[in-house]
Amino acid sequence: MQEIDKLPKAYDPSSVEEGIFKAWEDNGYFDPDKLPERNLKGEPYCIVFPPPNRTGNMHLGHAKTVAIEDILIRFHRMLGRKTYWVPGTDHAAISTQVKVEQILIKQGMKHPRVELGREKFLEKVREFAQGSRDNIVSQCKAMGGSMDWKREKYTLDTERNKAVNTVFKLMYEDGLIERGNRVVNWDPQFKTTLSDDEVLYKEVEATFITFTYDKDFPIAISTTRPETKFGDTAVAVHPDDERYRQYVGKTYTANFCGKEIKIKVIADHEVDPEFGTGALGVTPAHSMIDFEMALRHDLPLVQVIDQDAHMTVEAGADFAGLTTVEAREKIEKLLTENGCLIKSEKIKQNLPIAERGGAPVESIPMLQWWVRVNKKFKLRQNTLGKWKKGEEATLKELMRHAVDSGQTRMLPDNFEKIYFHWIDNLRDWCISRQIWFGHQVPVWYKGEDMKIGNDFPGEGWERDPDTLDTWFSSGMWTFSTLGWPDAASIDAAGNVVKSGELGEYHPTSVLETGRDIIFMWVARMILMTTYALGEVPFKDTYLHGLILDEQGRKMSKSLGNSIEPLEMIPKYGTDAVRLSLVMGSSPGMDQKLSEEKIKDFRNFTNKLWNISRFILMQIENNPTQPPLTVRGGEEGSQSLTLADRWILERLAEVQGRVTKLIQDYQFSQAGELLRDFTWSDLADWYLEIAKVEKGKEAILRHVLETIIKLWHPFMPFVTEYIWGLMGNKDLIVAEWPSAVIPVEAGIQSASEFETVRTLITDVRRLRAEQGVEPAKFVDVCLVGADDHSLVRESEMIIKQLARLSDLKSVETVPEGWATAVSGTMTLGIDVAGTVDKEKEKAKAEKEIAELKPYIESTRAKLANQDFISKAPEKVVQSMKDKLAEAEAKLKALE
RNA sequence: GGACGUUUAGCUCAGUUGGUUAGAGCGUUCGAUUCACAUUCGAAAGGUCGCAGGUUCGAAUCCUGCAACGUCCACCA
Repeated sequence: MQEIDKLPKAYDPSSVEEGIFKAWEDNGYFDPDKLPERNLKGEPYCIVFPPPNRTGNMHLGHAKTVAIEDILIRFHRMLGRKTYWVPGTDHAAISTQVKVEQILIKQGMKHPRVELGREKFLEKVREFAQGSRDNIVSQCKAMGGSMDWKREKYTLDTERNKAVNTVFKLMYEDGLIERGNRVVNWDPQFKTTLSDDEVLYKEVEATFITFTYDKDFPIAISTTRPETKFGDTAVAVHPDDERYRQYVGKTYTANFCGKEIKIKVIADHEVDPEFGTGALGVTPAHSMIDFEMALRHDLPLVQVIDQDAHMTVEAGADFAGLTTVEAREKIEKLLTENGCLIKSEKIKQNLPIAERGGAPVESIPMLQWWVRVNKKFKLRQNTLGKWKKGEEATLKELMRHAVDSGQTRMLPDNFEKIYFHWIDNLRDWCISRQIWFGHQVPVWYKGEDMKIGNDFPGEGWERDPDTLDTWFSSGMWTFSTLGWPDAASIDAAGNVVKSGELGEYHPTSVLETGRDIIFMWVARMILMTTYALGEVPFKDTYLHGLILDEQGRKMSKSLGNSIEPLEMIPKYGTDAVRLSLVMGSSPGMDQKLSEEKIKDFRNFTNKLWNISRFILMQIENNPTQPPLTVRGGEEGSQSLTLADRWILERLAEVQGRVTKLIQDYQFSQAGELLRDFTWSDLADWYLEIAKVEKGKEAILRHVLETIIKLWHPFMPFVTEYIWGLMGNKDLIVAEWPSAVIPVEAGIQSASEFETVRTLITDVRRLRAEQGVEPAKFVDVCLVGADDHSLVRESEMIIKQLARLSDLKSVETVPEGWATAVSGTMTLGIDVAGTVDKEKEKAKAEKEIAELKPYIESTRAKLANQDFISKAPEKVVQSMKDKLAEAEAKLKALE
């Protein structure tokens, strides 16, 4: 043991954290296969770490993920389970590529991709991604994350590529992946398609015009985007709309701003007759809705906007080459001149923009790869306990059943509704992207021929230049990291046979991530996993909220309101940062965070440090104390005072409840409970008593060891450090305290101690408020005090009381007094002589005024037969007790 | 337009299947201070639990309606 006196008065995290982390790592405790024997035999517990994007640094969201998952991992490790926390990073395709492009442009390049070419450009991206990866790893370590980076995975490494190509091929063979010419979300800035989830909407003011294509066209339509109208091939009206019934089925040729267009009038239920003129110009090439309508009515596609957001030749010679905005202005002018413009108004419109970059997203038709979510396919294996091999289902049905059946549980559970709602609205998923950084589509073309696979098939074959949506690969994360596809096969009965890590850890125990990526990632993982393995990827889904600044805004670089975890750690210590991210937040709820809050938890860390320092000093001063093997009341046992019993009972209660709360993912409540016990019960009460009642070293040690264990998942560094100072080793793999108190039967109810606490509080208050010096104690006794040991204890407590309240004289009970006066007595103090009568009276009157209505209403209630007959016994009894208490108090006051 | 949340002390938030005088931390005010810790200790003040109904012996908690705020989805052409 170190020399306790020489330990600093304030805990200094920066001097110890690195060394502690290194020791854990060197001892292999992050590696599931190097854990102690009891863990190796324990039930596997697995979490895949949501791989941070390789786009720079970790932010608070990641830090929160690390904090929460590390609590879970450390907790289960201490429980004796075989814990595997799978670490990794995400290539984040478009985000990373865009980031690198921006950097290169800043460095002076005009068109980095054109100037460098695919391979050289990718080289730059990889270099950047590697740097980001190194940052992320060291930041996860700084946060105390106990994952084994030797087992690191990457969404873009060889093994993950194999998984991606395998799923792609299987899905293609099952008809779930197809290449099709459909309307896509097109980002003209980065020249790539986007999935529906990568499109955001911004409210802008737009000009909404009502017009006819030309003078002779019989139906007026409305739009905010007249430039797309060159691509109109139909006008749609509601089938029941009397106004237009006569036109339905007819085809017109119109001259729209100098370009001849053919318009068929169709009837479709999708049209809202109340909106605008009740007639809709159908532009199949530049609207998802119109595209679907065109499929139903077999309408032709005319593309008038190209991939640079310029007008094509289809828009006529006068318009070809103009930007959409230029074309729009020109058309408005022409329509006005021609007298075709009927109305022009300003409306609020939701403009689709790209999640990255923010450029307006165009809808244009393109030949792309799609995952079909509504297509029935033949299952390759028994799935989710519902479908047998060979039966048919859709991906949507699989996704729904995974959660519906409870095989994956969502926390908080209202996210299940959100999830189902999303599934119901889900459309086919466009998975190909025109960017370079990512998994290249594993398809080769030679004329009309096509081959699926990663390897070059030979002379004349050319590979699809596109890459896959980053979520296509991250959707496989739970099983691609555990050895799939090699570790799985399907037996004759249609069951999936898993081996190796896949067999041991899949389905994983819990997925913990930010609630903002439930669709992007959580849902995609369920899709991929139920398809590929016929089982769910994880049993529980815990979604945490976003971290906001003090004013409730999202933290962002541009607002300059973000708190960097890496700046906070050296300032306040990792433990404080972790606590601030976990405490005061409940599942799924957003959380406001300020530096002030982190500071408060630094103070608590220091409190725990000083509690430990004090206890260590006690132990050091009296090292020969026997260990705590107390059997209350037994021969030769160490006698327990009331305070001892009280603290041990509280401790037992706390450890039981904390365990339950962590199991229920109620981390904040677990932490609050522990903090309350540590600060109020232990530091403010028990340690004060221990200063006068000597010989408590065994109990102090036991209590400290227990709370250090309970705190370890939350604050791993300070606890491990204290653990070491106590002469122990490797708290990280210590056994989680069981809820059984080491002191067996014989502990009588410690509620007497509560009486003593109340008394001490009263004395303090009297002194503080009125300057009263209680003259002496009289009538000392404890409820049911009919044995000598309790009398002795009460004497100890009185001494403590005297010390705490600086009493001038103390009269202790004479030996045998309590037993002589049998029965129930009260513990009280005599303050006669020094009381300020007026103040005392006013106070008493106030209290009486509060008590009286309570007593009255309670009496009335207890007199009510209806209440008595229907309320549970327990409630009635507790009311009676409280009433009696209040009545006694009232009597005393009067 | 649809869905999902939130509304509790000055601020940030707990409140576990409805249980009887509603809790914590911070802040405020007052007081303490050699004795583990000023990154400390004690005490006080502060709430008709968003509003209106309903169910119940009993409601912050369940139901209905309303309001404010927030998030997500759809995209109105």
